[in-house]
Amino acid sequence: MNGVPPNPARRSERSRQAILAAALDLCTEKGYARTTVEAIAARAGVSKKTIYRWWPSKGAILLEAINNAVVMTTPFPDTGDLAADLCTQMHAVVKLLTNPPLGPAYAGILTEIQYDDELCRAVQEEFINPRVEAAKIRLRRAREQGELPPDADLDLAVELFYGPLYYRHTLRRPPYTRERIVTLIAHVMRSLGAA
Amino acid sequence: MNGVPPNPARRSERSRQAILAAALDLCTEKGYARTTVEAIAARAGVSKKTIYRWWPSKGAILLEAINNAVVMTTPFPDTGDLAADLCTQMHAVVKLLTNPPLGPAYAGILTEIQYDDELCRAVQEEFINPRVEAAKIRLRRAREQGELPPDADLDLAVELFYGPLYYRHTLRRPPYTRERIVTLIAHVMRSLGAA
Amino acid sequence: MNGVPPNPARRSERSRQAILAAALDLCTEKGYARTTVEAIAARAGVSKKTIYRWWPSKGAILLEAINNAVVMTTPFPDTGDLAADLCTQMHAVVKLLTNPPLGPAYAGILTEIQYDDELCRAVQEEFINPRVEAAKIRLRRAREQGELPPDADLDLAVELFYGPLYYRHTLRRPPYTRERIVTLIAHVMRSLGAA
Amino acid sequence: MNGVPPNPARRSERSRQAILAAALDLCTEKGYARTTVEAIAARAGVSKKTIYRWWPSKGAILLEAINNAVVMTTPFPDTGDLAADLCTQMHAVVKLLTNPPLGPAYAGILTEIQYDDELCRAVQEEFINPRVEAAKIRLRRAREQGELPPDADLDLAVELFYGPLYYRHTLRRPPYTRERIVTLIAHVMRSLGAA
DNA sequence: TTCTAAACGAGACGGTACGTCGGGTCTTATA
DNA sequence: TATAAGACCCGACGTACCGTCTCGTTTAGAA
Repeated sequence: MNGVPPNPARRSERSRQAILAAALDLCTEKGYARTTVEAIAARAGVSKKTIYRWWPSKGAILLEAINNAVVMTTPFPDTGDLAADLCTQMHAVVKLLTNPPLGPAYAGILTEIQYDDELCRAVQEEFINPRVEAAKIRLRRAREQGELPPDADLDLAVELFYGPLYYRHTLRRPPYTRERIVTLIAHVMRSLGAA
Repeated sequence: MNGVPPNPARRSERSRQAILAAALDLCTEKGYARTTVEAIAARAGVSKKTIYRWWPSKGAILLEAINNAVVMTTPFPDTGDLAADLCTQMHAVVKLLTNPPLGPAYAGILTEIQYDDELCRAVQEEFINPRVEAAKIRLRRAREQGELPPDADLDLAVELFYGPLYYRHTLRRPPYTRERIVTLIAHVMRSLGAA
Repeated sequence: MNGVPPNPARRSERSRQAILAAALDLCTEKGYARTTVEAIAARAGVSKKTIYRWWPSKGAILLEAINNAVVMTTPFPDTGDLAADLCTQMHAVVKLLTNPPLGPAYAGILTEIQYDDELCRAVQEEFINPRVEAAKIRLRRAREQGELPPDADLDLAVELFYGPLYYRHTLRRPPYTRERIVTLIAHVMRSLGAA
Repeated sequence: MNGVPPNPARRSERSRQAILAAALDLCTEKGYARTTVEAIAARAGVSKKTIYRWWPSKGAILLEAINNAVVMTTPFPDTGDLAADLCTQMHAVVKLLTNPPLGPAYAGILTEIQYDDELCRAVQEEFINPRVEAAKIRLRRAREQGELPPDADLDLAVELFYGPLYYRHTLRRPPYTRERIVTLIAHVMRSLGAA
């Protein structure tokens, strides 16, 4: 029914890059909702068939574009100062949610996963889970080094740190400033029982 | 250009109710994304023109439908026990984000406001701001009554309480259980310097 | 399954005329095969949906365009001289098969009916049969008036008169000239036993 | 621009036969219009490139398939009885236009030549002209032997014999029966002045 | 008999058009 | 004059084939 899957070995890297770039560009110019597969194909000088051959949806293209662009820029900093490292990382998340060219794309994907289960799974596996894991590893190290008490609830910690950032994004409140992030971190560390 | 605004006095309440009900029904059945104005009109036995006369978009219909359904069911409980009241309220939010018939509609609106500034403004004014205010009023009372220290940062408190709930929703992680909410509340109160 | 049929009373005559004209124009400019529904819609300033609402196929549009253009220009001449009347009529058929703007359209329809049974039925009923009938009526009158013998086979006569015209068209041989038509008519009348 | 022409000596006869067979099969199964080069290649287990290397179009494949299948089965019978020979031959034409596996292919080619001049030329040269010539040769012999008068117009004769057959085909009227062919022949011979 | 240039299968590619869907506007008839 | 009904223009959808173009892999003629 579903046709033979295409052979990745013969894939045109040139087309792939053109598509990812066009998708990000259009997303920045017109916003996620007004970015269409049709326009991506036209901008990339590519046939729609080529897009649908390799990606199931607009969201999947942009997820790959983001992963392609981020390429794990510093998995999670570790300078020995947990609060400082968290601030660095959380500020990066705010920028990811906010700044072009990735902001509109990532924000769009976050809306799409509410409707597209396949994309949701992909986003979890390829984007969210690795970053959550990296954060927990950093927190675990802080716990081992005494920056956090031995019984600190790391899962909750992650949600207390990042929750407010996504809260503001989802409800379209003004994004966290660096100062406010510092305050947030101080509170959460206190909540975890840090000295 | 824009025609004369319609006369609300002559509006058909019968049509209005049918439209709101049809919108919620379809949103529950097919999800927000697959709910179309076309289908709402057909289901409600109403012409598309009638819908566009009174609402600018699908999101606006569903916002009104939600506001119509909630009608401020308990603005914010106040039993004198802040933690218990927060748990009640936060659990209600989890249910709002999760359970039919309002869950799909509210979740859909949260995605729509990323693209629709007019809807965003309406949601802020009619839905979010009053609830945030109510929460802050409750917290302020708790501060006055000594459940929270006099210098507790109430804005941050709200975001620490509700942030994790929206974090889980936006990233489509499993919703908070009541037990987990209790833990969350305890941590946040500690972070605010509660006894 | 098939949706409600549209209401002809509310049909836009303006759109209908624009579509028929655009279809004939394009057929003349690019030929039947390169005339697309897409291009007809664009040329007519009309949405594709409007076309598909009223016609099932490109061929159906052009059939209507032809019927609209011909509007029975002289059903069949009757001057009292059968040979002369046949020559007039047969020459008109040659021109219909040959000359713009109707030639390309009619020729295209003749190919389409080989594959499209619904169109075939429509062409028979709305175009071919009435003309064959008119021819037979004229021949019958000639028989009554003694220009043809009483036992002349009129069905065969029609096919002997018109067959060679369609033979040349189908095999793309040069179209019949008026002189050749005269010769043809003389032979066929002799074959029928005319004086 | 056009690349080097391929070397026929190295051509795969196996592929050629598979392609011709697949083309005829598909034409019989789905009809000419729904027969695609894509499907022929797949059915024949052959790459599209191989097809386009040796044929310019679907019609050219089927023309070759037909010529391959007919291989001049009896150029034109000559039993000494013109009417009988014509009946044999004309009945063969009716079958060619009608019966699988060649009928759909030939009928399809007759539509294609309306749009494809190169194919048209090929069909004339390789198929139509030789058969018309053969018919005229047979008629000329009949004229010499007194079955037809010395001044019989042989070109017209061919068109009177075959025209009605193509007329019925092109307009999709029921094909000529053998009895009707006999009547037709008698009339045409009378029109030519035969005894 | 080995070498090597071709023809080959497979199928990805840029395109064009398909027929369908829904958006938001506009018209007509009804109440 | 607000409605129900729905036709309209528009833009995008995802699919089907087109004809061109690499890819490795046979394979058959010349060395």
